[in-house]
Amino acid sequence: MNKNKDVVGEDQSGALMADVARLAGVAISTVSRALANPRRVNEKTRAKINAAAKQLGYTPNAMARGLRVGKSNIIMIILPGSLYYGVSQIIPQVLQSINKSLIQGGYNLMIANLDRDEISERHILDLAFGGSVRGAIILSSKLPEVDGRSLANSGLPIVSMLLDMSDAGLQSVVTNDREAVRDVTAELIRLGHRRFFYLAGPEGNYHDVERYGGVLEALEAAGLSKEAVRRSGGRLDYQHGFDIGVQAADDFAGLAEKPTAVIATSDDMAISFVSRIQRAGLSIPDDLSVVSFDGSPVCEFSSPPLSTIEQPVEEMGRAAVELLLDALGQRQNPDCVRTVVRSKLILRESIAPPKI
Amino acid sequence: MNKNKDVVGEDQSGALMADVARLAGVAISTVSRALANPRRVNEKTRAKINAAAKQLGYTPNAMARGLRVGKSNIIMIILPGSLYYGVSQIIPQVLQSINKSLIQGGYNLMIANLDRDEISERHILDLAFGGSVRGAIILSSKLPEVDGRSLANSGLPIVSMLLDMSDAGLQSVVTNDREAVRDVTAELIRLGHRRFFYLAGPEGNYHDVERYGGVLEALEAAGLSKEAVRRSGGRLDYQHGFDIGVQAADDFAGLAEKPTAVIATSDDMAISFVSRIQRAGLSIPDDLSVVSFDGSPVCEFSSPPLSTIEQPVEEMGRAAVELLLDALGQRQNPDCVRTVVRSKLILRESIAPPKI
DNA sequence: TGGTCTATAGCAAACGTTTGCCAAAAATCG
DNA sequence: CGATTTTTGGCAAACGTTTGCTATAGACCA
Repeated sequence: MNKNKDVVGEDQSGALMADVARLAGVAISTVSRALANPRRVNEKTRAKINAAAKQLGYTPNAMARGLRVGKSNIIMIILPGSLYYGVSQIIPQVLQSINKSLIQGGYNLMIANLDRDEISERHILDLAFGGSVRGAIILSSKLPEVDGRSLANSGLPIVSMLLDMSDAGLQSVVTNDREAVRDVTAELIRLGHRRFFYLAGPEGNYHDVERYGGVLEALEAAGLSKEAVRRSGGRLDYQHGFDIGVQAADDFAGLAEKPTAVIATSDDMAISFVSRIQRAGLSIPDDLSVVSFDGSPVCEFSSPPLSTIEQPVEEMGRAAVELLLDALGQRQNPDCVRTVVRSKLILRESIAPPKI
Repeated sequence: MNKNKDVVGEDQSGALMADVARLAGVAISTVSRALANPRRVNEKTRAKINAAAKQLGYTPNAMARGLRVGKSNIIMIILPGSLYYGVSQIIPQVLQSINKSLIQGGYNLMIANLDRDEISERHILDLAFGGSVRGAIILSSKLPEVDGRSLANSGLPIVSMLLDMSDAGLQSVVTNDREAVRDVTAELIRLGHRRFFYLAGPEGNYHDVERYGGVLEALEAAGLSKEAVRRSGGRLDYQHGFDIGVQAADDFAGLAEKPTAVIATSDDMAISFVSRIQRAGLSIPDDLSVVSFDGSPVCEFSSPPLSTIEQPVEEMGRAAVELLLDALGQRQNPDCVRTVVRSKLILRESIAPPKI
């Protein structure tokens, strides 16, 4: 029946499609079709082939297939090397959510870190131009570009997540940063707050622009002056979110007229800020209300529990993958280049009306 | 000079090695050698080839190479699907550290989530047996195994990280959990504590065994009875670290004779535990000392700042990659299957002598 | 100067798939 | 029952590299 040399311990990554074909008594091409396109081959033969494949523990070689069809099944996610303020908290969730969606579509997820050096840029470009990856999800605002090669014209479908890069023509999945911050600021105003302290991430960053914009909009809507809000942070060199909060606490101490409400653009900075402020003898929310951005689980267990705007990362991940898969399926839809997933304000005890 | 059809907008992922060869006026094989093994080809020719390659923006096709040499340059990291207690905090660092080391060695990092369902197991096995990956770093205690195929005999080099799986014959990179917990427990004893509360992760888990063992060793060394420590947690179904802490606080409330020191096996559970305990009116460290495990940055900003045993994740990541790369380089060294990287106790205000 | 050796470059055969094309067999139809 | 269509399976040519082997051309030695 099987005229193999000596079919016994056929383990190890050994079984080839040819082996399956031989065992099933058919041609290689038939095996290929049976596996990929079941309806192209007789049910009887297919059964034989499947049995043979199973018996041999056959697993198709992905690289051979990839080479032949000219496409890989790997998607790369480009993470900012220095995980900027808020993002580090939510990376595991993002990864998990994206990976799960991708696998369902038959894709795999590869990690690429985009540092500020040329090496990492070159590396990413090699991945893109070397046919290793089929598409990319990018969480950074910078598109790698070296020696004339640019990710932008690599021909790869790219979806941006968290940051709006629709200006660059990239499909973008973001949350409604501006609106969310505007709403929470409005709520603070409603509670009676009139002087605000805004903790910025890297200045000019999309998130900074949007979120600060949200604050200003709320102030304007309430007939308050722009002067009602003071900024802290905004350094251009990346730093840990916690460091930003610490420094902001110092800045706060130096203010003549103390704000009564703080809007932080990440949970990290809010947490370290609160810690330092409390150490300085102030009380939250009695002396100062605090709200932040991200929705890290840890906020629930701060003292006091922190109000935060929750980024729907899992949903955003799913959406990003869906867009990417659509793009891969040739259904180019250049119409909607920006998908907004609504965030959710979680109100906790860190917010109260100002004293007096 | 260049007798190409019309060499102008030669962008897109188009340039092949054949193109480079034609432009440089040499054979394909020469190009290949010039790029991979520079000393095998004349300096003059090499210069021409490099110039041509650059001009065309040539990037070698990774799948073709992989197919030919029978090896991929992708390493997969297997993450436990339900990120168990402590781990979620440190994943981004782990990933970053591992990825950086891998890239230096010319490898890429692919993510694989190992959930508790067969699908994810099968998926990982396909990756392994399909030649897609060259090696694996595993952060889970379970080796995928389905239909007779098992990761263990996939022929892939595997390194375990965080968990000691040297029993299974896997190179393992761990921290000195037992010793670290023993030391900190001894320190608590020295401060005068006699009744302890231990917050467990999944019972029987390597970390649980080691860390709880550390507590017991310290008790014994001090001539105290095993009864001096009460356990909480240890449920087998995975749950968020924060949930464990919340539940532990309930358990604590039910204890007749209150412990004076808490040893938590992750920062997450310590944080939520402390939060609940404080809400119940107890004060840290006056009523209760707390120390935990992981070394998350957020601990510094808890109130009070939490003492924690810092896992040297970056170092462990580097070590794991190094071991893996060694294994790939055929230098099989089955001697030392367990690498211990020392953790670091960070003492903060959450620890004090017991009140009276 | 003839012979031997070494450096350099080319030819062509892999690697394990997929797939266009064709042949045989089976099914359908007039 | 012959002619036409449909199903089914096989052959062989790709896909873009790497690499063993071979051929050429200098270099070196006697």
